[in-house]
Amino acid sequence: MGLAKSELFTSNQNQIALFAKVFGHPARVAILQHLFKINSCVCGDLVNEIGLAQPTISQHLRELKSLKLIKGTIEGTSVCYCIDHDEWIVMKGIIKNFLNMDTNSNSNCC
Amino acid sequence: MGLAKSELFTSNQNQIALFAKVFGHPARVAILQHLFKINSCVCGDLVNEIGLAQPTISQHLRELKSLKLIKGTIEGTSVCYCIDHDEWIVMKGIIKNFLNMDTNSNSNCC
DNA sequence: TTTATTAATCGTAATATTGCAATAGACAAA
DNA sequence: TTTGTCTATTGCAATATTACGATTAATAAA
Repeated sequence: MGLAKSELFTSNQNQIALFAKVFGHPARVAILQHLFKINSCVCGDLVNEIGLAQPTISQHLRELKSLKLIKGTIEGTSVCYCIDHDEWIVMKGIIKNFLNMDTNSNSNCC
Repeated sequence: MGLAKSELFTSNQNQIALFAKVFGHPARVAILQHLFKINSCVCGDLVNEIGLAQPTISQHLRELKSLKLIKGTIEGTSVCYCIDHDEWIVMKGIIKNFLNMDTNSNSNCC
C-alpha cells in the first residue's frame, strides 16, 4: 500500500512521525545543519554545499518548508533560506518529550 | 530512484537519518510508547493494541529490532519484546545533539 | 499424533520517495 | 529587448515503504 494508516493513531503519534520523517533523509539533516552552522540565511549555495542536483535540493527544501522548519524569502533572483526558530522550538519539545520516555521507566525484564 | 545517496553525507548525518526514519511511522512510535508505558515485556498483544494486521506489526517490529531499539526473546509459543535501554540512550544522545543545534545560534536575519 | 496458538516469512498490490533532465518563471543586467 | 542567473515545477524512472492474505515454522496442549 505504501500509505500509513494514520487514522489508527493519536495526533501526537502522527505529529512525531511527521517530524521524524522529514529528518529521515541525510540531505535534509545536512541542510538544517548548514543553516544552523552559518547562523544566517543562505542564498543559493546549498546546491554546491550538498552534492545533489538543483531540483533535488529544491524538493528537499520544499519538504522542510511544508513543516515550517525553514522559511524562504525572495532576494532578487535568488531565495534566502533560514531556520524558523519558533517552529524549531515547538518541534524540539514534541520530539524530546517522546525521547524522554525512558526517564520514567526502569527495565524490569529481559 | 528512491535510494538516498548516503555516500554524500557524514556517518553522523546518515545515523541521524536512520534513527529518524524508524520513528517516521506512527505505528512504530505507538509500539515504542506502549513498551515504555507497560514498563516490561509485551508478549503478543501488540496486534490488538495497535489496529494493524499481524504481519504488518511483525514487519515494524523487525525494523525496530534491526536498529537494536528493541529486543525479543522467545517465551514458549509467543515472543516477548522490550526496549533495549542501552541502545535507547545511545540513540537519544545522537538525536538530542542534533536537536540542540539551536542553542548556539541566534537568528540574525530573516 | 493431532490440533491449536503464536509469530515470522513470502508474495504481491498500492502508494511514496528519491533523483535528475528538461523546462518554465522571475528578476537583474546589458 | 535580450541575455544571463537563479529557483521552482514537471515528468519520469528506479527504488522503497506500507499493508495484508496465505503460508510456514515452532511450540504447547489435548
